[in-house]
Amino acid sequence: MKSVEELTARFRAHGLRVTPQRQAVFRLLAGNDTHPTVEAIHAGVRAEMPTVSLRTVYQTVHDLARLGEVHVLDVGTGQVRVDPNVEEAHHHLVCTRCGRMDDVAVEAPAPPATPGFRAERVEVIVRGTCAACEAAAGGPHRAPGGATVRRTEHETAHETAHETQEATCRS
Amino acid sequence: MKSVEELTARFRAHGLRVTPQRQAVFRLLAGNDTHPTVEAIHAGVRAEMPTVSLRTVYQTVHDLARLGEVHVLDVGTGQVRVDPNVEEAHHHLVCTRCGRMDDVAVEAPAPPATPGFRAERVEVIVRGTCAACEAAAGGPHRAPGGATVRRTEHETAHETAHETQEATCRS
DNA sequence: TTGTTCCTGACAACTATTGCTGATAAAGTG
DNA sequence: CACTTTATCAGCAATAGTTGTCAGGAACAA
Ligand SMILES: [Mn+2]
Ligand SMILES: [Mn+2]
Ligand SMILES: [Zn+2]
Ligand SMILES: [Zn+2]
Repeated sequence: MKSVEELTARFRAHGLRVTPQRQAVFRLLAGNDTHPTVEAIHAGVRAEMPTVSLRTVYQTVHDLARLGEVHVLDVGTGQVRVDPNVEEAHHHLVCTRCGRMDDVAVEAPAPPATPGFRAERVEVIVRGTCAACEAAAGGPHRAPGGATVRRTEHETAHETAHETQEATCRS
Repeated sequence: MKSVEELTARFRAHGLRVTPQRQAVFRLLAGNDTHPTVEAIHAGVRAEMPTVSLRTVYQTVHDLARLGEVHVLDVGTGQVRVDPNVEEAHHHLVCTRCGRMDDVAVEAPAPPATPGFRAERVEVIVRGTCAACEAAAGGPHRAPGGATVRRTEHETAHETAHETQEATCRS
Protein backbone atom coordinates (compact mmCIF):
# COMPACT_ATOMS: atom_id res chain seq x y z
CA MET A 1 0.00 0.00 0.00
CA LYS A 2 1.11 3.55 -0.56
CA SER A 3 2.20 5.83 2.24
CA VAL A 4 -0.26 7.96 4.18
CA GLU A 5 0.91 11.04 2.29
CA GLU A 6 0.49 9.42 -1.08
CA LEU A 7 -2.96 8.19 -0.16
CA THR A 8 -3.91 11.64 1.02
CA ALA A 9 -2.86 13.11 -2.31
CA ARG A 10 -4.58 10.39 -4.25
CA PHE A 11 -7.83 10.82 -2.38
CA ARG A 12 -7.81 14.57 -3.03
CA ALA A 13 -6.99 14.03 -6.66
CA HIS A 14 -10.13 11.94 -6.90
CA GLY A 15 -12.32 14.51 -5.24
CA LEU A 16 -12.44 12.62 -1.98
CA ARG A 17 -11.89 14.60 1.18
CA VAL A 18 -9.25 13.61 3.63
CA THR A 19 -10.32 13.62 7.22
CA PRO A 20 -8.49 12.65 10.38
CA GLN A 21 -10.66 9.55 10.51
CA ARG A 22 -9.59 8.44 7.06
CA GLN A 23 -5.95 9.12 7.83
CA ALA A 24 -6.23 7.03 10.94
CA VAL A 25 -7.42 4.17 8.74
CA PHE A 26 -4.56 4.81 6.33
CA ARG A 27 -2.07 4.64 9.18
CA LEU A 28 -3.49 1.45 10.51
CA LEU A 29 -3.30 -0.27 7.17
CA ALA A 30 0.12 0.96 6.06
CA GLY A 31 2.50 -1.93 6.44
CA ASN A 32 -0.14 -4.13 8.00
CA ASP A 33 0.19 -7.72 6.89
CA THR A 34 -2.45 -9.28 9.13
CA HIS A 35 -5.38 -8.97 6.71
CA PRO A 36 -7.52 -7.31 9.35
CA THR A 37 -11.27 -7.43 9.34
CA VAL A 38 -13.15 -4.16 9.14
CA GLU A 39 -14.06 -4.64 12.75
CA ALA A 40 -10.40 -5.03 13.65
CA ILE A 41 -9.50 -1.85 11.79
CA HIS A 42 -12.30 -0.10 13.58
CA ALA A 43 -11.04 -1.26 16.95
CA GLY A 44 -7.53 -0.12 16.10
CA VAL A 45 -8.67 3.29 14.94
CA ARG A 46 -10.82 3.75 18.00
CA ALA A 47 -7.77 3.32 20.17
CA GLU A 48 -6.74 6.78 18.97
CA MET A 49 -10.08 8.29 17.99
CA PRO A 50 -12.80 6.75 20.12
CA THR A 51 -15.69 8.30 18.24
CA VAL A 52 -15.04 6.94 14.79
CA SER A 53 -17.96 4.87 13.63
CA LEU A 54 -17.80 1.49 12.01
CA ARG A 55 -19.67 2.95 9.07
CA THR A 56 -16.86 5.39 8.41
CA VAL A 57 -14.31 2.60 8.39
CA TYR A 58 -16.38 0.63 5.90
CA GLN A 59 -16.64 3.69 3.68
CA THR A 60 -12.94 4.37 3.79
CA VAL A 61 -12.07 0.76 3.08
CA HIS A 62 -14.40 0.76 0.10
CA ASP A 63 -12.91 3.98 -1.18
CA LEU A 64 -9.42 2.53 -0.84
CA ALA A 65 -10.55 -0.56 -2.71
CA ARG A 66 -12.05 1.55 -5.48
CA LEU A 67 -8.75 3.32 -5.93
CA GLY A 68 -7.04 -0.05 -6.00
CA GLU A 69 -5.03 0.64 -2.85
CA VAL A 70 -6.32 -2.40 -0.99
CA HIS A 71 -8.01 -5.63 -1.85
CA VAL A 72 -11.13 -6.67 -0.04
CA LEU A 73 -11.18 -10.43 0.26
CA ASP A 74 -13.95 -12.77 1.26
CA VAL A 75 -12.61 -16.22 1.97
CA GLY A 76 -15.71 -17.52 3.63
CA THR A 77 -14.81 -16.81 7.24
CA GLY A 78 -17.84 -14.64 7.75
CA GLN A 79 -16.11 -11.28 7.58
CA VAL A 80 -14.27 -9.66 4.74
CA ARG A 81 -10.54 -9.14 5.10
CA VAL A 82 -8.57 -6.13 3.97
CA ASP A 83 -5.27 -6.74 2.24
CA PRO A 84 -3.08 -3.65 1.79
CA ASN A 85 -0.56 -5.60 -0.24
CA VAL A 86 -1.68 -4.99 -3.80
CA GLU A 87 1.75 -4.54 -5.31
CA GLU A 88 2.97 -8.11 -5.39
CA ALA A 89 0.74 -10.93 -6.55
CA HIS A 90 0.32 -13.51 -3.86
CA HIS A 91 -2.10 -15.97 -2.35
CA HIS A 92 -3.23 -16.95 1.10
CA LEU A 93 -3.23 -19.47 3.87
CA VAL A 94 -6.51 -19.48 5.74
CA CYS A 95 -6.95 -21.14 9.10
CA THR A 96 -10.27 -22.93 9.11
CA ARG A 97 -10.52 -22.60 12.87
CA CYS A 98 -9.82 -18.97 13.60
CA GLY A 99 -9.92 -17.35 10.19
CA ARG A 100 -6.35 -16.12 10.40
CA MET A 101 -4.96 -15.31 6.99
CA ASP A 102 -1.33 -15.21 5.92
CA ASP A 103 0.38 -14.56 2.65
CA VAL A 104 1.89 -17.47 0.84
CA ALA A 105 3.96 -17.72 -2.30
CA VAL A 106 2.43 -20.33 -4.54
CA GLU A 107 2.29 -20.07 -8.27
CA ALA A 108 -1.31 -20.03 -9.44
CA PRO A 109 -2.16 -22.32 -12.33
CA ALA A 110 -2.74 -20.58 -15.62
CA PRO A 111 -6.36 -19.65 -16.18
CA PRO A 112 -7.72 -22.47 -18.32
CA ALA A 113 -9.07 -21.80 -21.78
CA THR A 114 -12.79 -22.07 -21.08
CA PRO A 115 -15.28 -21.29 -23.78
CA GLY A 116 -18.15 -19.29 -22.38
CA PHE A 117 -16.15 -17.78 -19.59
CA ARG A 118 -13.71 -14.91 -19.58
CA ALA A 119 -11.25 -15.60 -16.78
CA GLU A 120 -9.90 -12.51 -15.07
CA ARG A 121 -7.88 -13.76 -12.16
CA VAL A 122 -7.01 -16.95 -10.36
CA GLU A 123 -7.16 -17.14 -6.62
CA VAL A 124 -5.54 -19.86 -4.57
CA ILE A 125 -6.61 -20.51 -1.01
CA VAL A 126 -4.71 -22.99 1.11
CA ARG A 127 -6.92 -24.01 3.97
CA GLY A 128 -5.62 -25.68 7.08
CA THR A 129 -4.77 -25.08 10.70
CA CYS A 130 -2.46 -22.39 12.01
CA ALA A 131 0.12 -23.03 14.68
CA ALA A 132 -1.81 -21.31 17.44
CA CYS A 133 -4.95 -23.33 16.72
CA GLU A 134 -2.93 -26.49 16.37
CA ALA A 135 -1.50 -25.88 19.83
CA ALA A 136 -4.92 -25.18 21.26
CA ALA A 137 -6.41 -28.20 19.53
CA GLY A 138 -7.26 -29.86 22.83
CA GLY A 139 -10.31 -27.77 23.43
CA PRO A 140 -12.02 -24.51 22.64
CA HIS A 141 -10.41 -21.36 23.86
CA ARG A 142 -10.65 -17.71 23.10
CA ALA A 143 -7.75 -15.39 22.62
CA PRO A 144 -8.08 -11.92 24.13
CA GLY A 145 -9.79 -9.57 21.75
CA GLY A 146 -10.37 -12.20 19.15
CA ALA A 147 -13.58 -12.74 17.31
CA THR A 148 -14.94 -16.15 16.62
CA VAL A 149 -15.53 -17.71 13.27
CA ARG A 150 -19.14 -18.51 12.66
CA ARG A 151 -19.21 -22.24 13.20
CA THR A 152 -22.53 -23.35 14.59
CA GLU A 153 -25.76 -25.17 13.83
CA HIS A 154 -28.47 -26.44 16.02
CA GLU A 155 -27.98 -30.14 15.30
CA THR A 156 -29.60 -31.24 18.47
CA ALA A 157 -27.81 -34.24 19.81
CA HIS A 158 -26.34 -36.57 17.26
CA GLU A 159 -23.08 -34.73 16.52
CA THR A 160 -21.68 -37.34 14.17
CA ALA A 161 -18.17 -37.23 15.53
CA HIS A 162 -16.92 -34.40 13.41
CA GLU A 163 -15.36 -31.07 14.09
CA THR A 164 -16.79 -29.22 17.01
CA GLN A 165 -13.75 -27.32 18.04
CA GLU A 166 -13.55 -23.62 18.06
CA ALA A 167 -10.56 -21.52 18.69
CA THR A 168 -9.21 -18.11 18.00
CA CYS A 169 -5.71 -16.93 17.45
CA ARG A 170 -6.00 -13.66 15.67
CA SER A 171 -3.10 -11.39 16.38
CA MET B 1 -23.24 -37.70 -5.04
CA LYS B 2 -24.78 -41.05 -4.21
CA SER B 3 -28.22 -42.09 -5.36
CA VAL B 4 -31.33 -41.29 -3.39
CA GLU B 5 -31.49 -44.91 -2.20
CA GLU B 6 -27.91 -44.93 -1.04
CA LEU B 7 -28.37 -41.65 0.78
CA THR B 8 -31.48 -42.98 2.45
CA ALA B 9 -29.56 -45.99 3.72
CA ARG B 10 -26.65 -43.89 4.80
CA PHE B 11 -28.82 -41.49 6.74
CA ARG B 12 -30.51 -44.36 8.55
CA ALA B 13 -27.18 -45.95 9.30
CA HIS B 14 -26.16 -42.75 11.01
CA GLY B 15 -29.31 -42.51 13.09
CA LEU B 16 -30.81 -39.81 10.95
CA ARG B 17 -34.41 -40.17 9.91
CA VAL B 18 -35.46 -40.07 6.34
CA THR B 19 -38.45 -37.97 5.55
CA PRO B 20 -40.15 -37.04 2.30
CA GLN B 21 -38.68 -33.57 2.70
CA ARG B 22 -35.16 -34.90 2.93
CA GLN B 23 -35.66 -37.20 -0.01
CA ALA B 24 -36.93 -34.29 -2.04
CA VAL B 25 -33.65 -32.53 -1.30
CA PHE B 26 -31.74 -35.68 -2.23
CA ARG B 27 -33.56 -35.85 -5.52
CA LEU B 28 -32.90 -32.25 -6.32
CA LEU B 29 -29.20 -32.58 -5.70
CA ALA B 30 -28.59 -35.91 -7.41
CA GLY B 31 -26.85 -35.19 -10.66
CA ASN B 32 -27.15 -31.46 -10.19
CA ASP B 33 -24.07 -29.64 -11.42
CA THR B 34 -25.28 -26.07 -10.98
CA HIS B 35 -23.94 -25.56 -7.45
CA PRO B 36 -27.31 -24.32 -6.25
CA THR B 37 -27.74 -21.99 -3.33
CA VAL B 38 -29.77 -23.23 -0.40
CA GLU B 39 -32.47 -20.85 -1.47
CA ALA B 40 -32.47 -22.38 -4.95
CA ILE B 41 -32.77 -25.87 -3.50
CA HIS B 42 -35.59 -24.66 -1.35
CA ALA B 43 -37.41 -23.23 -4.33
CA GLY B 44 -36.94 -26.45 -6.25
CA VAL B 45 -38.20 -28.60 -3.42
CA ARG B 46 -41.20 -26.36 -2.90
CA ALA B 47 -42.24 -26.98 -6.46
CA GLU B 48 -43.20 -30.47 -5.29
CA MET B 49 -43.78 -29.92 -1.58
CA PRO B 50 -44.91 -26.37 -1.01
CA THR B 51 -44.74 -26.50 2.76
CA VAL B 52 -41.09 -27.36 3.25
CA SER B 53 -39.33 -24.67 5.19
CA LEU B 54 -36.01 -23.13 4.40
CA ARG B 55 -34.78 -24.27 7.78
CA THR B 56 -35.34 -27.90 6.86
CA VAL B 57 -33.35 -27.50 3.69
CA TYR B 58 -30.45 -25.97 5.61
CA GLN B 59 -30.54 -28.85 8.07
CA THR B 60 -30.56 -31.46 5.36
CA VAL B 61 -27.75 -29.80 3.47
CA HIS B 62 -25.69 -29.66 6.62
CA ASP B 63 -26.40 -33.29 7.39
CA LEU B 64 -25.34 -34.20 3.87
CA ALA B 65 -22.18 -32.19 4.31
CA ARG B 66 -21.42 -33.90 7.58
CA LEU B 67 -21.69 -37.27 5.90
CA GLY B 68 -19.40 -35.99 3.19
CA GLU B 69 -22.04 -36.34 0.47
CA VAL B 70 -21.88 -32.70 -0.57
CA HIS B 71 -19.50 -29.83 -0.16
CA VAL B 72 -20.74 -26.51 1.09
CA LEU B 73 -18.76 -23.76 -0.55
CA ASP B 74 -18.54 -20.09 0.22
CA VAL B 75 -16.85 -18.22 -2.58
CA GLY B 76 -17.83 -14.79 -1.43
CA THR B 77 -20.97 -14.34 -3.48
CA GLY B 78 -23.09 -13.79 -0.41
CA GLN B 79 -24.71 -17.20 -0.31
CA VAL B 80 -23.18 -20.59 0.18
CA ARG B 81 -23.27 -23.01 -2.70
CA VAL B 82 -23.88 -26.73 -2.52
CA ASP B 83 -21.71 -29.00 -4.62
CA PRO B 84 -22.90 -32.60 -4.89
CA ASN B 85 -19.78 -33.60 -6.79
CA VAL B 86 -17.49 -34.86 -4.07
CA GLU B 87 -16.09 -37.84 -5.93
CA GLU B 88 -13.71 -36.14 -8.32
CA ALA B 89 -11.42 -33.37 -7.17
CA HIS B 90 -12.08 -30.21 -9.11
CA HIS B 91 -12.12 -26.46 -8.86
CA HIS B 92 -14.40 -23.66 -9.91
CA LEU B 93 -15.11 -20.80 -12.20
CA VAL B 94 -17.04 -18.05 -10.46
CA CYS B 95 -18.76 -15.24 -12.30
CA THR B 96 -18.15 -12.01 -10.43
CA ARG B 97 -21.35 -10.53 -11.78
CA CYS B 98 -24.01 -13.14 -11.16
CA GLY B 99 -22.30 -15.61 -8.87
CA ARG B 100 -22.70 -18.50 -11.28
CA MET B 101 -20.30 -21.30 -10.52
CA ASP B 102 -19.02 -23.99 -12.86
CA ASP B 103 -16.60 -26.82 -12.48
CA VAL B 104 -13.21 -26.47 -14.05
CA ALA B 105 -10.31 -28.85 -14.39
CA VAL B 106 -7.19 -27.08 -13.24
CA GLU B 107 -4.40 -28.71 -11.35
CA ALA B 108 -4.00 -27.09 -7.96
CA PRO B 109 -0.46 -26.20 -6.95
CA ALA B 110 1.05 -28.42 -4.30
CA PRO B 111 0.42 -27.12 -0.79
CA PRO B 112 3.60 -25.27 0.08
CA ALA B 113 5.75 -26.36 2.97
CA THR B 114 4.87 -23.66 5.48
CA PRO B 115 6.20 -23.84 8.99
CA GLY B 116 3.51 -22.94 11.47
CA PHE B 117 0.66 -23.98 9.26
CA ARG B 118 -0.70 -27.42 8.52
CA ALA B 119 -2.19 -27.25 5.03
CA GLU B 120 -5.20 -29.47 4.49
CA ARG B 121 -6.50 -28.61 1.05
CA VAL B 122 -5.88 -26.20 -1.76
CA GLU B 123 -8.76 -24.41 -3.41
CA VAL B 124 -8.52 -22.67 -6.75
CA ILE B 125 -11.10 -20.10 -7.76
CA VAL B 126 -11.02 -18.66 -11.26
CA ARG B 127 -12.98 -15.44 -11.20
CA GLY B 128 -14.27 -13.76 -14.31
CA THR B 129 -17.36 -13.19 -16.38
CA CYS B 130 -19.71 -15.85 -17.68
CA ALA B 131 -21.08 -15.84 -21.18
CA ALA B 132 -24.54 -14.70 -20.18
CA CYS B 133 -23.19 -11.76 -18.21
CA GLU B 134 -20.75 -10.96 -20.97
CA ALA B 135 -23.65 -10.76 -23.41
CA ALA B 136 -25.64 -8.58 -21.05
CA ALA B 137 -22.66 -6.36 -20.36
CA GLY B 138 -24.36 -3.33 -21.87
CA GLY B 139 -26.54 -2.67 -18.88
CA PRO B 140 -28.09 -4.16 -15.79
CA HIS B 141 -30.69 -6.80 -16.32
CA ARG B 142 -32.38 -9.41 -14.23
CA ALA B 143 -32.99 -12.97 -15.25
CA PRO B 144 -36.33 -14.49 -14.28
CA GLY B 145 -36.13 -15.93 -10.81
CA GLY B 146 -32.57 -14.91 -10.31
CA ALA B 147 -31.21 -13.37 -7.19
CA THR B 148 -28.77 -10.55 -7.27
CA VAL B 149 -25.26 -10.58 -5.96
CA ARG B 150 -24.74 -8.16 -3.14
CA ARG B 151 -22.98 -5.31 -4.88
CA THR B 152 -23.91 -2.01 -3.34
CA GLU B 153 -22.73 0.84 -1.17
CA HIS B 154 -24.15 4.22 -0.52
CA GLU B 155 -21.33 6.23 -2.09
CA THR B 156 -23.47 9.25 -2.69
CA ALA B 157 -22.66 10.95 -5.94
CA HIS B 158 -19.07 10.81 -7.02
CA GLU B 159 -19.01 7.30 -8.50
CA THR B 160 -15.39 7.33 -9.53
CA ALA B 161 -16.07 5.91 -12.95
CA HIS B 162 -15.82 2.32 -11.84
CA GLU B 163 -18.03 -0.69 -12.00
CA THR B 164 -21.66 0.00 -11.48
CA GLN B 165 -23.08 -2.80 -13.51
CA GLU B 166 -25.17 -5.50 -12.10
CA ALA B 167 -26.49 -8.49 -13.86
CA THR B 168 -27.85 -11.88 -13.14
CA CYS B 169 -27.76 -15.07 -15.11
CA ARG B 170 -28.29 -17.82 -12.64
CA SER B 171 -29.89 -20.83 -14.25
C1' DT C 1 -49.14 -50.52 18.95
C1' DT C 2 -46.35 -47.99 21.78
C1' DG C 3 -42.55 -45.36 23.17
C1' DT C 4 -38.72 -42.77 22.06
C1' DT C 5 -36.11 -40.05 19.40
C1' DC C 6 -35.68 -37.12 15.72
C1' DC C 7 -37.49 -33.96 12.40
C1' DT C 8 -40.61 -30.01 10.81
C1' DG C 9 -42.23 -25.61 10.28
C1' DA C 10 -42.97 -21.14 11.91
C1' DC C 11 -40.95 -17.43 13.74
C1' DA C 12 -37.55 -14.98 16.43
C1' DA C 13 -32.75 -13.82 16.85
C1' DC C 14 -28.21 -12.99 15.27
C1' DT C 15 -24.17 -11.07 12.51
C1' DA C 16 -22.04 -8.59 8.91
C1' DT C 17 -22.93 -5.06 6.11
C1' DT C 18 -25.42 -1.16 4.02
C1' DG C 19 -29.11 2.76 3.92
C1' DC C 20 -30.36 7.12 5.76
C1' DT C 21 -29.90 11.89 7.64
C1' DG C 22 -28.94 16.29 10.07
C1' DA C 23 -25.00 18.24 11.62
C1' DT C 24 -20.20 19.19 10.67
C1' DA C 25 -15.89 19.80 8.59
C1' DA C 26 -12.69 19.92 4.36
C1' DA C 27 -11.48 22.30 0.13
C1' DG C 28 -11.79 25.96 -2.89
C1' DT C 29 -12.18 31.10 -3.57
C1' DG C 30 -11.08 35.50 -2.72
C1' DC D 1 -9.16 34.97 7.16
C1' DA D 2 -14.28 34.84 6.02
C1' DC D 3 -17.42 32.42 3.21
C1' DT D 4 -19.49 28.93 0.06
C1' DT D 5 -19.84 24.56 -1.59
C1' DT D 6 -19.89 20.16 -1.23
C1' DA D 7 -18.46 15.58 0.89
C1' DT D 8 -18.09 13.23 5.13
C1' DC D 9 -19.36 11.78 10.04
C1' DA D 10 -21.79 9.43 13.59
C1' DG D 11 -25.47 7.23 14.96
C1' DC D 12 -29.11 4.46 14.25
C1' DA D 13 -32.37 1.80 11.36
C1' DA D 14 -32.71 -1.67 7.99
C1' DT D 15 -31.36 -5.72 5.26
C1' DA D 16 -29.89 -10.54 3.90
C1' DG D 17 -28.29 -14.90 4.96
C1' DT D 18 -28.17 -18.07 8.33
C1' DT D 19 -29.08 -20.21 12.81
C1' DG D 20 -31.72 -20.81 17.55
C1' DT D 21 -35.98 -22.24 19.74
C1' DC D 22 -39.76 -25.06 20.57
C1' DA D 23 -44.29 -27.19 20.28
C1' DG D 24 -46.26 -30.59 17.64
C1' DG D 25 -45.89 -34.59 14.59
C1' DA D 26 -43.68 -38.25 12.10
C1' DA D 27 -40.23 -42.20 11.72
C1' DC D 28 -38.10 -46.04 13.58
C1' DA D 29 -37.42 -50.00 16.92
C1' DA D 30 -39.37 -53.37 19.91
MN1 LIG E 1 -2.27 -10.90 1.41
MN1 LIG F 1 -18.18 -28.26 -8.32
ZN1 LIG G 1 -5.97 -20.53 13.66
ZN1 LIG H 1 -22.59 -14.35 -14.88
